[in-house]
Amino acid sequence: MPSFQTTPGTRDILPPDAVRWRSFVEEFDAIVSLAGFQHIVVPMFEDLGVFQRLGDATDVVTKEMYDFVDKGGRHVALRPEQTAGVCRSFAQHRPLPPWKVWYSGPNFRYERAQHGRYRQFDQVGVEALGSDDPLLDVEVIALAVDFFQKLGLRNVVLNINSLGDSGDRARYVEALSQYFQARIGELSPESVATLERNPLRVLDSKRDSEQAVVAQAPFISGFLSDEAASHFAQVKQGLDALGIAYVVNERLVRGLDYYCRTTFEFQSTALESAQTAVGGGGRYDGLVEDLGGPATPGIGFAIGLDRTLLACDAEQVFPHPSTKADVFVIDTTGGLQALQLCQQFRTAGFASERAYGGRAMKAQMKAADKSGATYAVIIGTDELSQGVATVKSMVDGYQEEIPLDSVVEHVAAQLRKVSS
RNA sequence: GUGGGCGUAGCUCAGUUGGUUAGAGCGUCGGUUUGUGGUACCGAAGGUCGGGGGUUCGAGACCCCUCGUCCACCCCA
Repeated sequence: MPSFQTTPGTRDILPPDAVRWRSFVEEFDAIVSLAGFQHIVVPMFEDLGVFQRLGDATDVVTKEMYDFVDKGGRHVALRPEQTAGVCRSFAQHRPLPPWKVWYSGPNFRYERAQHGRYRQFDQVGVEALGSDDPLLDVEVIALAVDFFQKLGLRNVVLNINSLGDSGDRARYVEALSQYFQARIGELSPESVATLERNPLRVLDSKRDSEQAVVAQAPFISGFLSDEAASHFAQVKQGLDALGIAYVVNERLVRGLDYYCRTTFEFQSTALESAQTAVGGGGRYDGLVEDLGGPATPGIGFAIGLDRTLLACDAEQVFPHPSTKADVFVIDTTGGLQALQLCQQFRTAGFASERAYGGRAMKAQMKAADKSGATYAVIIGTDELSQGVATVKSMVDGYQEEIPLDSVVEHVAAQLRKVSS
């Protein structure tokens, strides 16, 4: 018999982790819904061209895309992120701006797996299309800040920067290119190659030997147009008004080419691995137009589930939700009593569990203990013949006999008393 | 894609310079007399030592290949 395991870079999210994943998304939903963002579901794969608009100098597009030709001859790709899909959706359906949506779900990038980095990875995120108001940038950033706070994270640092408008950016890239060319001897072969493709990315280098050259490189702030500079100033002003702490990091360029003006990234200082970015985003004012829609400004962010949960683990916050049973039914008469009682408890809205396979009383008690149930309801041959059930508190061990036909009501009343 | 570490029971790991029937802890299941959990004690199940080739009288240990995994670069969430 062949045996199988998950393909590289993918993994099973088992209980109780999957339970925690779901409540993570629920928390996110709760926060962004209050700000008027509505849920959207876009396809997990799209025409390859949709994602190519992310930029031909981005690795996400050029080397990490899961693309294939389907049976109908269409060249499609699994989404590497969801912003492009949302913008395509906007261009296709032309909703009334401002259009504020949120999403969650898996994305796919073909790269070597690492701590906090997988080929299939989940994100939650928002996109707001149709307004270039800098205070919208602030509102969007504030949502992410609120979310991290809600999770209980304290060691998340907000980095912000402005990449300017396309003209500013082009002039800056030119200046950067000239600078690095002049000091090309100090760059690693890898960075020289990166310089060819996208000079901005050289700023991202983590190689120690290059830190000096990178540190002395020209700054973007010197190239911003008056409009872009003013926009950035208003964003900072808005953040200040909300009391949100941030660090202006002019080396923050981010990997997707479509970003302009405001860009930001959340770094967890609690994580020690290489992947410390738990979330990030920015403006992409030209993207909708690139996808065939009307010229529409947009801003959004994405937060990585895995990394953020790793940060939660590191800070010991956002614990796994409880999955305890309320009541455990022990039946040594064959199982029919447990079958019926569990059903009745569930109908009444209480989590009820039981053992299967006619196991010994002691084994069933152990199972009851492990289930975390507050009460055990025991039905043996004695109880059955007398028409009663033994109700035992798993907390203090106290037990009493209750008529079988009122046992659900009795235990339900006790449980309500405990929870109130 | 490049480089490095690691692959032994469900999990975490031992396994001495290659030498008989591969071990422990945890977990699981059962038991410690009559129908009662958390503790303790006893016992059991569970592994073709990632896979394939090679060296050897003999390989879990050594060599090669391969797959997987982890970490770093890269990239990004």
